[in-house]
Amino acid sequence: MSNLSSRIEFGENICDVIRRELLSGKFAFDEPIREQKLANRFGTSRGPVRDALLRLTQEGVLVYEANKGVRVNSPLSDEERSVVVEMRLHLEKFCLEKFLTRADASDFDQISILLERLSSACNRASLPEVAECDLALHRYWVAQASPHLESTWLGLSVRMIMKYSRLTNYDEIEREHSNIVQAIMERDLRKALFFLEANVI
Amino acid sequence: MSNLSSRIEFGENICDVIRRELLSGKFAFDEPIREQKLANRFGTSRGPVRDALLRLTQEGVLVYEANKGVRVNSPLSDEERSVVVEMRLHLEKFCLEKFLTRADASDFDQISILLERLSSACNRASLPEVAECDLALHRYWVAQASPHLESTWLGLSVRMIMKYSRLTNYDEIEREHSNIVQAIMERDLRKALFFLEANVI
DNA sequence: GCATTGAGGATTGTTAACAATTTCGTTTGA
DNA sequence: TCAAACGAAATTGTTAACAATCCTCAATGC
Repeated sequence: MSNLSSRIEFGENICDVIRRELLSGKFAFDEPIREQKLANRFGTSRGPVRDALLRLTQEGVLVYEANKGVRVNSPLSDEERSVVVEMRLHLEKFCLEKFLTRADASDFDQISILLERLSSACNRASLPEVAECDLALHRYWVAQASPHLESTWLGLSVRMIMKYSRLTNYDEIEREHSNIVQAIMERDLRKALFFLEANVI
Repeated sequence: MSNLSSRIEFGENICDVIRRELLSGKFAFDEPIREQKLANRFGTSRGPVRDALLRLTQEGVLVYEANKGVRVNSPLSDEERSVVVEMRLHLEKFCLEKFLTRADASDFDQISILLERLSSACNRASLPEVAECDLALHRYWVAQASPHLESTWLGLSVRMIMKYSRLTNYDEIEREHSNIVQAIMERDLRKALFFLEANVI
């Protein structure tokens, strides 16, 4: 499920690794990112690296400048961020409702696994992993409900997380997601949307 | 102003040309798109063409499948489309408000030119040009108000237009945009938002 | 007759080399 | 001393060739 695009099939590793590192604050804002360096690191040529960087540029994580390459994008203003949050919420609530009515046992298995992975990352207090597992869980219902809008959702979510990483209170994160998942399993739409709103901020 | 990304600097031509043709319905849904063919047509190698195709994939116009290349994406469902419309409106209203308070004389010149171009396209009843000029006008205030969110906006708008091209009643399009621009010039936010809502549907 | 196999051609995926541009330190000149 | 010009190194942009994969269609076996 949820193949975004082929280039991504093989670019997925590179793209996801870089994204995770960006989200976990490994690079400073405006820091330039060199293609050859990454190519060496991933053991490929510059081509696939360029693909990944172009993709991340489209997501808004990086910024391209002609003949100068990419650098880490500057953070959103508070106003911009709140617009992004509202757009993401609007989209994700739509997806969650759709998912909740259609989800079957195997979907419940999947989100249980993803929730478990998130809990584990929280216990290890590993910021990059928490960020990734958080996104992966939300992404599951978005992808199931509307593959068409998955990449739109991803772009919004990544950009949203970049600014404040509120991802420090691991217990709270774990609890919030546990609540959402539980509401889904009970097929309680009202509760699910309520907990989602509390989480996406 | 408004450089989205470098790859786009030189990919811009290819990317924009293909997008316009997609929006004007030159290709059928699910129709595969061949890299070599486009490379020959644009007089480049496959590299830049792949860049453009990847970009359009991220916009949601095309879909990649591993080792099979891209094809035209299937249209959004009515529900999905209405979610996209609401997201775009939310974003564009934010930008329009910001733009309206900051715009100076040169901005007014610019949107006048863009409006004039749109009118001209409407008079010639040229669907591809109308679609492009329509987007270009809206894009101007979005880019001025929030370069960060320009690519998000573009993705939503393109995907929105793809489904119904309501772009047949050229007089109406011309009038709607004339109203918006006039309201902007008068710095009448309420009116501007009203006409925008009437237009983005 | 019909499914399976396999060869070939077409297409995408990847690479390394080359071209163009930028960057940065040094020299040059006033 | 300072600014402009120059050039070498670093980096991105582009290309063509090669590798891997997929698709078509005819041959094969049942």
